[in-house]
Amino acid sequence: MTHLMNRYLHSTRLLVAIDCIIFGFDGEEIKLLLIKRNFEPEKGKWSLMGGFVKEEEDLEVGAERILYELTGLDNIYVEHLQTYGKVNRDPVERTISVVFFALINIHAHDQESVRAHNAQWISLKNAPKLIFDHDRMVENALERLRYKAALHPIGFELLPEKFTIPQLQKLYEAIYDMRLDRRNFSRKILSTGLLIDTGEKNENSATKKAILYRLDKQKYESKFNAFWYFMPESS
Amino acid sequence: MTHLMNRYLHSTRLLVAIDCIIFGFDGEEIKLLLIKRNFEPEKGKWSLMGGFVKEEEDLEVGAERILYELTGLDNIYVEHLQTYGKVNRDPVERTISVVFFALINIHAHDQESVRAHNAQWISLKNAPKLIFDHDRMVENALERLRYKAALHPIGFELLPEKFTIPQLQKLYEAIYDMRLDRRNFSRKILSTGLLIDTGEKNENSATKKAILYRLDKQKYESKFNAFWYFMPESS
DNA sequence: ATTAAATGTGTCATTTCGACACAATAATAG
DNA sequence: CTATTATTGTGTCGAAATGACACATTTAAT
Repeated sequence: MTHLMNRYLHSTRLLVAIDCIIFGFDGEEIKLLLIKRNFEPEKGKWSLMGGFVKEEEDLEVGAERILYELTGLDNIYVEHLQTYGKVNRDPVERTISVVFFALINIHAHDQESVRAHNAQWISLKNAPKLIFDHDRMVENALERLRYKAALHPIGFELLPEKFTIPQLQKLYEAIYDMRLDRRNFSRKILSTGLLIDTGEKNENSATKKAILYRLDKQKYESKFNAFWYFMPESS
Repeated sequence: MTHLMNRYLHSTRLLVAIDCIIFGFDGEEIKLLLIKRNFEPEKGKWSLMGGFVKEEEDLEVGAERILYELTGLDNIYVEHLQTYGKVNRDPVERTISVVFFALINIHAHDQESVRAHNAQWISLKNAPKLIFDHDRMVENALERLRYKAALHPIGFELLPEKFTIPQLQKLYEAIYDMRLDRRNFSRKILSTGLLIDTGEKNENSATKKAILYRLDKQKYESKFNAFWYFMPESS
């Protein structure tokens, strides 16, 4: 008969937190949704939004709970980044932090809830010092975003449903902090076949109104995990 | 005066495990170092090598400890993959698993130690069913390896210090499970300038002996984090 | 010496990429 | 009502990279 165990003995149990990096894009810059803590520990300082894992809750579910609590949004793009576990990262007590990052349309969240949590959108470049190792988390999340956005059509998660090619270009320029050539960018993006011309134009323009596109969800889904840009197509 | 805390109250503490995916390459196939468990739980079944995090031990240090225990190697390539925390992933008791993967030269480990742990190199393609969610961990690690190897010169970690271009090609073919053209591969690899001709040749060949190269460590270090193949070089 | 298998190098047409020119659109100023 | 200015859409061209493929060289085995 098989030996059954009820519990692992002599093993240390640790606090497990979840922290979330929330990226947004205002048309010019990449922004972070940060909270000015009105609670201990580190009250008065800036940090990521976080919380503790509940006893009967999956990690992903915990992340979604925390994101919903702050933004009122669900069904958003969330991806597990990595886990931070240095012994002294939290001076109060040893805590393992499982970190997720989310991409949201900056105009779509619940303003009221954000205010209630003392949260604010702050440009990535001017972000204040954050508590513990949260700065490193943000740094790593940006690296991951850069990877991901280069290989997969992920940037759309940061834009409204309908967007123009110049808007998309500004997004990529913000993500990679580099200027791109208008014409080459347009050619490259259109050649993916992922954009559908809605027939509408951006009426908020003071000059020539740009064409509004939307993402071809079908192609997006089918291409998402199929992008091995780097390996040869054949042979 | 600042409020000081001693401990987080009312928060659940959980078991934290570390599991390691260990990749090797035998010249033909990608292999995994797996253990046939001679201990509970799940005794007799196959799994990744793992252990629990110690009270005063960083996660990375824990991973290195576990890898050293099995292979006798330190200073090897180790990277944090992600963390698995589904409530019921371990039937014994809820356990969060922080997962790392390692790339090692398959001929360089301590045979004795591997035997003592009941471990074996098993081809990725013929790997047995593993316990818990270890199969998914391997799957995700392979995806990550494919990403990484495409963008960074990481494959060398799986080869001996001196290697031939045909050997390197077989490695890439194994990682991506696709055939590559000899001549185009050679051109592409040599154009990176990362390979140094040692002047020696592979004497183990029954036909034309291939040139043995070694990695240019200097260029490797400086290029490692600078590979944005996908974004334009300028403008 | 011949053969067979593997390696090193070269060619060529096609595609992609980066740099740049020009025309079209729309609000605003005179 | 026309000129101006800022922005957008599209095209061109040479250079570089890519994929397909040919040929000569090396080495052990026959």
